[in-house]
Amino acid sequence: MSTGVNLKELAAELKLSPSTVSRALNDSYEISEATKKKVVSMAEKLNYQPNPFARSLRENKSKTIAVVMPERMSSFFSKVIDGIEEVTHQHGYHLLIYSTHEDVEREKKIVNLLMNGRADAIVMSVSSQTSDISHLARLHERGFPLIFFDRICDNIPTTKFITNDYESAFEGTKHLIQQGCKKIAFLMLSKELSITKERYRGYLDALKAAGLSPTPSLQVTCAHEEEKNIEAIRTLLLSEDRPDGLLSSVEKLALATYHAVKRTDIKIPEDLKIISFFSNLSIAGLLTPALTTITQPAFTIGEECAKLLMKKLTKPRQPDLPNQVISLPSKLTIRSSTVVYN
Amino acid sequence: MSTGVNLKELAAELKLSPSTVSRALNDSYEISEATKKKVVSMAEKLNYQPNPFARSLRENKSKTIAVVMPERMSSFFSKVIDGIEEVTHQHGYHLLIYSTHEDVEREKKIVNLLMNGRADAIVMSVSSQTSDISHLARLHERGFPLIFFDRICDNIPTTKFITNDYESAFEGTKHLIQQGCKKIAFLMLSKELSITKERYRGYLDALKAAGLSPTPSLQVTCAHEEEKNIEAIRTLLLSEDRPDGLLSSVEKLALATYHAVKRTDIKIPEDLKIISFFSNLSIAGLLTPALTTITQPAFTIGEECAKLLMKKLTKPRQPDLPNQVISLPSKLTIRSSTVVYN
DNA sequence: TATTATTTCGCAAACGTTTCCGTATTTTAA
DNA sequence: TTAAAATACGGAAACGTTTGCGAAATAATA
Repeated sequence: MSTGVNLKELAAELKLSPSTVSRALNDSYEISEATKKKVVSMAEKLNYQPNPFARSLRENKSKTIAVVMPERMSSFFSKVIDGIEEVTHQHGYHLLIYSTHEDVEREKKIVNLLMNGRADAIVMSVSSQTSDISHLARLHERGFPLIFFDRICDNIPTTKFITNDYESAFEGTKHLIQQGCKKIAFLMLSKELSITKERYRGYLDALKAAGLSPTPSLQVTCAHEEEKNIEAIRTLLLSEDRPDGLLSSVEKLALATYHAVKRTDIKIPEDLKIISFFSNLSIAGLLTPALTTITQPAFTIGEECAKLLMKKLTKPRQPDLPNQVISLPSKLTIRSSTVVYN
Repeated sequence: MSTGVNLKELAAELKLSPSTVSRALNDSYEISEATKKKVVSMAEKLNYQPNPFARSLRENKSKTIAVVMPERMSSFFSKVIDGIEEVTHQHGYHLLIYSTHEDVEREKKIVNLLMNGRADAIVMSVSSQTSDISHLARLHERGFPLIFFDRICDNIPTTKFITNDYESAFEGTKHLIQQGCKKIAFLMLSKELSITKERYRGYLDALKAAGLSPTPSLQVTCAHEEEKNIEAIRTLLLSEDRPDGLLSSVEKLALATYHAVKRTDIKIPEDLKIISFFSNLSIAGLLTPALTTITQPAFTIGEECAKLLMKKLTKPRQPDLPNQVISLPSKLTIRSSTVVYN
């Protein structure tokens, strides 16, 4: 790999010192317009590309931000990253992306690797296994810019972007009740997760508001393997106390539910009404019947995360990331999975 | 951001020189076991993390590889990256990920940014707009390790990983013909793309082998916006010369086709049989009717790309990446969208 | 015992930037 | 006309590693 010309060679070609050339390229006021022109044109001619590591070493910043998320095969996370990239790209920042595969050990390993300054900031969504947050707390205590989205860590005082999980789950459950459901199941990934806590709370409160009492057997915690989830849901659907409505707190459990239903003779929405947090709108409309969804503004969440970080990282003296939870509203879209047409 | 201890401070704490400490941590033979122990334990105690930029600057490598792909919201690309990450992670490599959004200008910009050595290698799948490949050729001529997958550049002499596109399309088309289709449509993204060329060739040859002649109006090139694609496909389906079978060369056009069908009273598979290159198996089974798919070994493709790169980058004196096309077989899975049960 | 090898470590250069200084030249003010 | 100030640039240090080279100290050989 021939690394092209460096600053010294460029300077020699111009019969100038490296410092002058550096300043000229960085548009310093100390350099005359005449030499700036000459330097810039010669730099273009020789296709000079500054070495990013020399620069990072000197300036102690990498123009890189790291994104840590639990899984890649998810329209929600894909859209969030698209949103992040949209704004970081405009600022010339690069994106290091890591998937923890819902494995907290892997998450710890990644976070520890990131402590050496390879990235200027981390934006993350924790794994469903994450209960011990010491690795994240340490990072934050060191002053490392860290922000959360969706699956947040409440105990770490920094900025978090979420959706109105409680309200959305409340409204979704209320919608099921209005459609006549009496026994509503709740599907979740892990009770540790901030999003399941909030969504669960919304679910319970909606039940209570309607005078319905929650049934423990209808609240099922799922695992990572799809096939296991499908079978677990299937046994739920065929159980003594089978539900007539179902709220899934994440996208992939809604898909698992559709798979489970296919293995029974249950009819949606007649026998079972389904609603889910779901980001892949195109797919939602193609399911049979079309799925009623609570859609998070994934792209916007990514954008907002990145905007905040860019402000923090590119402006001279910025305060720490404020300890606040910013909630962007989700949108309930009613489709055929929850309404029976006569 | 307090950057922790550096080598010099660690050495001072140990009353050793930085060079000795560096060698001890890198397990050099010149250092006694006794001091190695001491150094390592002190390094752990002080949580020493080597500065990656200093190291990169000195060693002229970044332990980072860049992945450039056309879109993120795609189960195929997500799985490829999962495969890449799986092996690079084991070697301590990091992943910079870029989406071109099918925009060749953006692709050029990204590639040019990458020329400065920020990554040790690039693995990419070109955008559907890419016809001028000078930016990629320049990169390769400089000796920069570059490999392609799926959407490859034939003219650039390096290693490319693909699936048996021709054979798969041939088999898929043949399957449609066997199911009684006479007028088979072909959906593609761009005629420039290596994958559409190969798949189109397989499609044509299968037609020819069955004595069917291709109809130009049945071969539609789609764009980037989903809604436009849906309408284009819908007019195709309602046209004078409407198809009775359809082969989609990419996943998202199959989904668009299902959307288009929903806007007509066409019945799948009775009126129209559909088959598609498709990576999201879970979804394929949930579509109504379930979609017959040609599934590429996405994860394996990613793994193979990364294995080759790791070999090239971690072993001392490796030859250039050989100019060859490595083909991994796709798998045809027949589902309800192509067979009529009586 | 004298010489040579071997082991173990330190000094200093190098990677390619940016920036703190210093300085020569020109311009402005007194 | 002279002193002060502004302009334009160069020298060298610094960022934190790795590594070539030299040099003690110890061990092995003659």
